[in-house]
Amino acid sequence: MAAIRRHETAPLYRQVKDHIVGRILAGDWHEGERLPSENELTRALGVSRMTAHRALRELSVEGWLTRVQGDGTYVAEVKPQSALLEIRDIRDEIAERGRAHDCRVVHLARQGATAEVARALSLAPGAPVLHSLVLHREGGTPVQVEERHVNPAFAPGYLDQDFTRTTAFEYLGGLGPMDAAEHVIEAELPGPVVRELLGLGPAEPCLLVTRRTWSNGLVVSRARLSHPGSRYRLAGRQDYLANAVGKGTPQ
Amino acid sequence: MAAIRRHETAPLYRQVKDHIVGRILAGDWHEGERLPSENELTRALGVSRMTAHRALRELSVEGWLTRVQGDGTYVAEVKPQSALLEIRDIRDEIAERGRAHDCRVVHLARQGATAEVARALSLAPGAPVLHSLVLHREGGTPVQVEERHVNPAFAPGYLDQDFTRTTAFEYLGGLGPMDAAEHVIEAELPGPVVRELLGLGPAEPCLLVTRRTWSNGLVVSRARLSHPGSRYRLAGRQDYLANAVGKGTPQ
DNA sequence: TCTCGCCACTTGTATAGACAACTTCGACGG
DNA sequence: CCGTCGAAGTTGTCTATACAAGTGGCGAGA
Repeated sequence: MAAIRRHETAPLYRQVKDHIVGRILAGDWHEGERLPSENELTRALGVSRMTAHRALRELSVEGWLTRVQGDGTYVAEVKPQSALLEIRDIRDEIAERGRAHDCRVVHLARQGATAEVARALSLAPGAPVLHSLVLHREGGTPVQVEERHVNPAFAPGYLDQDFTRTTAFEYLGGLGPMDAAEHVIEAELPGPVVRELLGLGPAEPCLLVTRRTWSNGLVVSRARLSHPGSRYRLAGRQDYLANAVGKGTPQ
Repeated sequence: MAAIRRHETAPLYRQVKDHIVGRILAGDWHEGERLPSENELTRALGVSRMTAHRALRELSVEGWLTRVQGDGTYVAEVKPQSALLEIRDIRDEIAERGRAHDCRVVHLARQGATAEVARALSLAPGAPVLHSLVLHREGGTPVQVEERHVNPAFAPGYLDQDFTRTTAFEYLGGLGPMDAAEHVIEAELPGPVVRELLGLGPAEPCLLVTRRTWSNGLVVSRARLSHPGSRYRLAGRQDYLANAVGKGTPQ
């Protein structure tokens, strides 16, 4: 086993974690198999035991490993997981309903991150971010305002795209695999810009889905998707195998 | 600040964590307030800096604290939120946030199914259904109106329960395993009853989650869960791949 | 053969010390 | 007045060391 490359910018314990996960994914270590002990890893990777220990402990918390005091460290059994929210291209959804999709790019520019955007993207306040505001219509009626702040480190060419032809979803997805997503759903009364774009009345509520996506540990973008609340719904159905999902019994 | 009692069986870093959470819950430290630095905690609690650091780091991952390198440690803002499409007992969610839960049964009766309810439960229009309307509060402020139509074929004793002691979730879950759930999420302006129960203004939107659950092919119940949209959020994060876990900061 | 105790090895925790990275703020000089 | 620099303080990481706690196996003795 080669020593961990120390010139990386990432902290050492993170490199150790990536190394171990990499070997599991590569098939070097199989489910249930015993890993080298902390002392062996320490020698093999050229790090201190505390560093190896932190990496192993976090991987254990994250479900990759199972550790037994006095015994050893094992590759955890994969747990059955069910999809919660499926991420889909709005154009595909509309096409599936047999309607015509078109969209209008309202705004597209490089901006300095506000404090809130910076926090969402894990960037420094004022750091440059790429901003887009697009209105999607289905059969002529507005169904979604898509506001997006994109991390330029991930998609430097974002502003050069023609989003009337390629959706941002499609473009970003083509740049690299997304490995995590976070969804927050809120109801709100939209601001004047969104209200005007969606053609809403002054007291008509709006369904706001805020989605952040990660690729390789980097926050790729934060999308704020506003839908007219009374005309749009998010729906999903999950089928449970026995008690596979969650600890609690469904409501 | 008294020194941590070292004779406890629990590990020291855990005692430090408990101590800090305890002080937050006790109101010694408020949301957004700055905590003593690691060095101060080290001196005050009589532990090493690494131990204090581990406690603070884990509390940060768990969402209790926000840490800014070079600046300090702050008590995180808690916004009531429930897991997205994960079915959980609202009482557990509130308890996890360290808040007090109480509820009020507004209505509880047998009714004839309206056309819409009958369709939702796959019953004949006019067939008897069991109806409940419960207001849930978190630390005294209303967070959810739970309206439920229950299939009497599944839970004939539903009306005899004391829902201030046992949640409907708990009771129905104990009757049999749920094997499917459907969620529909909408934003809406609530009707007068819900508005009054939640204490909302006339133009304040509402997050409406409609959930149907099945057991053994039978529709068990339809729940309509109304949350104040501006004060409540549904959130969830999925990890799709290996390296995803880590850098992303939970809100 | 069975049991007990010991030993080697593993993971878990705690500490002290060091340096890196970052923020804030005030002093200084233009 | 403004910008720059640096000092002080904060969190983040890494190391070396030590001991505690738990597991498994081996051997001595009943």
